[in-house]
Amino acid sequence: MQTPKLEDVARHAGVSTATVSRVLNSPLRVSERTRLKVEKSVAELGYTPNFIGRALASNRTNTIGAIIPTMENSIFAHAIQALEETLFSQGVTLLIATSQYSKQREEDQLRVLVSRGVDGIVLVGADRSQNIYDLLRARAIPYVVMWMSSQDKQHVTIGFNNEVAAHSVVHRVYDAGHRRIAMLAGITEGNDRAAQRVVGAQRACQELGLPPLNVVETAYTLEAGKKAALSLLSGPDRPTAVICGNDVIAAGTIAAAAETELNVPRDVSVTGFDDTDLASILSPPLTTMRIPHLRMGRAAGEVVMSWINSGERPENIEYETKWVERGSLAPPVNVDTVS
Amino acid sequence: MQTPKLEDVARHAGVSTATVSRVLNSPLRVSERTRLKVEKSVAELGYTPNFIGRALASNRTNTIGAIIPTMENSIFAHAIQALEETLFSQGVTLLIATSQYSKQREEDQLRVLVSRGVDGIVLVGADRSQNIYDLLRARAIPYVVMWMSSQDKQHVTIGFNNEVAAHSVVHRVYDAGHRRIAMLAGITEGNDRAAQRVVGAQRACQELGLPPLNVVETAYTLEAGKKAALSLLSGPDRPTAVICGNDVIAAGTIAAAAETELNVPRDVSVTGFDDTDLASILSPPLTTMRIPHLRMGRAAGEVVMSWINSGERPENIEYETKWVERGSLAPPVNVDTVS
DNA sequence: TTGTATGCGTTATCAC
DNA sequence: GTGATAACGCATACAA
Repeated sequence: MQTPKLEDVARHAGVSTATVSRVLNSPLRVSERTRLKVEKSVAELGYTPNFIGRALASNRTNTIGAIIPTMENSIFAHAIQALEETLFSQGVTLLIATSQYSKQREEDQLRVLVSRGVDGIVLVGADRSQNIYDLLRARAIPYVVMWMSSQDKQHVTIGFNNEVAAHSVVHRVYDAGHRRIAMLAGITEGNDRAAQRVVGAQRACQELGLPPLNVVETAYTLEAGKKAALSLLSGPDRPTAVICGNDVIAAGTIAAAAETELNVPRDVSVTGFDDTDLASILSPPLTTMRIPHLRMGRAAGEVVMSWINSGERPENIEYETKWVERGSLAPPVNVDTVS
Repeated sequence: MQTPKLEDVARHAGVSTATVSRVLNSPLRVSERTRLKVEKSVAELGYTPNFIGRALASNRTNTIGAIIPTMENSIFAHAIQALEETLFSQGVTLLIATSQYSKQREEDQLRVLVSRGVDGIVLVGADRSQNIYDLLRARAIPYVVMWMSSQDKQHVTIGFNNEVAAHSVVHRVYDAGHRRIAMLAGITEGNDRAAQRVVGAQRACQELGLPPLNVVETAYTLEAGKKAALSLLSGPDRPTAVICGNDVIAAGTIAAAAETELNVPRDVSVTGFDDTDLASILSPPLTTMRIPHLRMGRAAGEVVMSWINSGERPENIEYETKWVERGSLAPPVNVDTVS
């Protein structure tokens, strides 16, 4: 017998398959005596329940699906790790998929997850095709949205206010004395977090009486960030401070500055967003906005599981972000353009 | 009808469920006319095959499982991403699990993967309980081992020679003029890659007539690496060069040097291992040994799939590593201890 | 080429 | 408290 099945255990223990199943799933509904008998057989045969059979019969997979943009950004890798830990401790498996920041790819991945019968889903951001939400609703699959917050109850969100956070960054930079500020944002198409950060930053500029921010969008990669920063720093009217959409772009900007022989923060200040491991390692260490990535990962797991288990739609959770000063932001040397 | 099933499609198209199944799985064995008819019904009903039912009937899950130590090290995150891409293009789903460098945890995770019926498995390194290999063999599950190479045919390995690579690092450092060298290795318990690197480094020292390397083991994290480096750099007989087990430890070492007011590479040289994104961003940029992480990820996917599809055990693959000079390694200022 | 019927491993609804 | 037995959704051997 290659792989013992329920039937083998039942025969070995001299009971029915139903009883074995009960011992495994609701041991309370079986007599002490038979329970021990069955457990002994299970051990002796080295029986392991077959996930597929169980899933088909119970319509439950003990699996949660998650779709993140990419694992190449450590902020997501860490959040996913926290999510996985949380689920693992509840005996639930996490199925991870990546969208590569592509709406189409995300939709494909979601269909895969759904067809695999995941019990719940964790997503990042809310900017996606209505099809997806229709599908989720039709199948009654609980899902939560990380990385953003919202007032309305359209989705269960677990995250922080990107707009407020970016707004705050501009104020910090302004308070440091900067007036000629540029922003290296992530690609906003299909990325509401990036878009909200731009909105928040622009709003702050307006409030502060600054001219509209020069916003350059770039992919969330080191190389792309560096390239964008190079053109920004070598162009006319060089900004005294560059606000970056995340730490990776900020790292690219610092690299670009080094290449252009500009000193950070003396010649140009740089701020990040996320507070990844990178931030403290960069030279100079990065002043950045810390986001609660581990808390989001853990909470997403707890919330989606409680939804599944209780059937009650959970409340939204909003976390604060935290400004972390390190050294890449300093007053500009020549405050020559106070408008 | 919440979720259409095969039967619904069959009824809608006026054929049997067997025919619908054939259209989906072997369209060549069905007439053009009925095929089109069925495909139309599939589209109209928005039918998606139920993975669970399919898996139970076919004993195939189109799923590959992978267990990596952690996703928090970008080298694994990137490799896994490459693996996932490769599998995705073949319509195969990747189930990712992490062991946190724990043998027990890895064994647990493996049982989960097996019970979920994965068609194949991708592992990192070969140092694990024999139980695991027995289980895999008993179930006849193809598996490949990444991140190492081997002459024998005990496992299908896809990787590089850790010992040779570390051996080479020592030679490079020696050639730069260093004689007082220390090594900050990863924890070797349960990690054969880390252990092999130590062996290779020690062998090189012996060959070169150097005293046995002062090897300090540390967890593969920034903080742990920094802490270990601090004690190493502040102790007596400070080494002129520190060889690190990976780039993360090297980053910690550079941070420790900065804290100790030691200049890298003038006061102390530092080398890494992996060549992650980190390497080029550090200050100074890290001289390190590049490993073929993306190629390993891609190859692992291709090899395990070809094994599954063809039934033929594939050959081992060995890649070269590449020495990347950046700036953290330089001749020592005072060659005062040539033994 | 197509249909019928059976089985995949488990859970769950009944009776007993 | 326990045992038959019918699902669960699909693939496939066998018949036609």
